[in-house]
Amino acid sequence: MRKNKSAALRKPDILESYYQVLIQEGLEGTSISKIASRIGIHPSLIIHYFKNKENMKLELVDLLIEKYQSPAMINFDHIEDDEEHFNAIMDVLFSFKWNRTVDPGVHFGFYYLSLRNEQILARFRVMFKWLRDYLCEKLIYFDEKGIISVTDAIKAADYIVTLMEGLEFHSQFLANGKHFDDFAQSAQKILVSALKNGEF
Amino acid sequence: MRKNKSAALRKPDILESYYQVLIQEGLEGTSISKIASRIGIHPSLIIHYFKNKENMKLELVDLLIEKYQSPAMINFDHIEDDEEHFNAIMDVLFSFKWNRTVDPGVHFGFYYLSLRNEQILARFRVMFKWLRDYLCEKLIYFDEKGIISVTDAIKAADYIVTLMEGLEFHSQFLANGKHFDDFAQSAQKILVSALKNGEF
DNA sequence: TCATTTTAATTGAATATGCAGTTAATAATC
DNA sequence: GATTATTAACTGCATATTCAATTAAAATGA
Repeated sequence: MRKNKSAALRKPDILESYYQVLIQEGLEGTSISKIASRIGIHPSLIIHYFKNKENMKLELVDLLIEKYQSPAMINFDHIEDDEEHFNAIMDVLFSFKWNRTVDPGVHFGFYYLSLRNEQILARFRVMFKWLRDYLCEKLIYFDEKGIISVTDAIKAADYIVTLMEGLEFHSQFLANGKHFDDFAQSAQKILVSALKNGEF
Repeated sequence: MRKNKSAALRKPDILESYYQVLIQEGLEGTSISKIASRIGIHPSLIIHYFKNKENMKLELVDLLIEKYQSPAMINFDHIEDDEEHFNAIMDVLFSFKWNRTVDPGVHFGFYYLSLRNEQILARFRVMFKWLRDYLCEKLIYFDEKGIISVTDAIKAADYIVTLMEGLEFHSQFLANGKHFDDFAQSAQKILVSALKNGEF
């Protein structure tokens, strides 16, 4: 007997399947029929829910960005000691536990698509602005508490994001095993000392 | 009357057409028949020369990497004064005149493909290693001349590449006009002072 | 509670298009 | 005359999407 799920259940199923197929097959190898067959439904059902592939793509981007912005990952407000609080944030930024809440290949693929798709670009712009602003706010706080010394918090926050994304790159193309972890840690140290020494 | 070109002329024509179609249509919109019709040849001729699309892709990657490594862009050995020489290199690294010898979209697209294609990945690894090693050699030279102060030249070179790639990212997602140029310049300054202050 | 109506989920079959690649024939070139 | 360049015709397959039909679930009314 056929089980009819409600849209509220079926749509997330489809997006999850889309995500998994993207991980396995990449942008070019992902089709509606593969997404459908993976969860045992008819391809038409996907069109029924999302109208077309483009809409589905955008909804997946939204979902992944939400995942990326999960507060659980980045919120350390429970740490009372300011120095510890600051270090915890820096550690998570450079640990890549956080970056890898979303599969790097899929993440990267959508970055690429944003070059050709205004709507995807707009979403990523918002996401990066969110991250930058979050960091900015924290930097101002830690500056007031005397943990660091920054005058241009926006610039400092931009720099952190830049370095993080650069490291993601680095890990793809220059990394060989342990070398990368060491390097990421060095980059973090250099950044922290720049923040403390009033370079920004 | 039909003009027969030699392989030595036709193959570069095809690769150039491939590149142009990639710029206009992106990875997903690029097909052999589009590449062919753009230069008025039959699609089968492309198969004749490259055997399949995969080979053509690899040959284009090789070509673009060669372009990227063009010595004209990065060689400033004619500048006699060491300080000027050093500054010239730093300026070109952060000016993006050099990075944009290849269309950013195409460059980025192949970066993405490298995540799913070992052969493309291998090529980019070599390219980045080349850049890193080039910078490393220069840093050692400038260290000896007393222009900068580095003990771990490899780490410093890695850091420069990381920052450059991060900036490329930044320009996509966080930049708004003039802000980016200012920011890139700041990043350069912070880097240079780190090199001079013996942070590496 | 039971039957009926309405709505939503799901499928099947079909369409048109585009794709990479094959094979065989023709034209130019050396 | 042999090699190479080039095309023509074609294959088989995958693609996104449409449309109409079918089935299940929910809402309604008695």
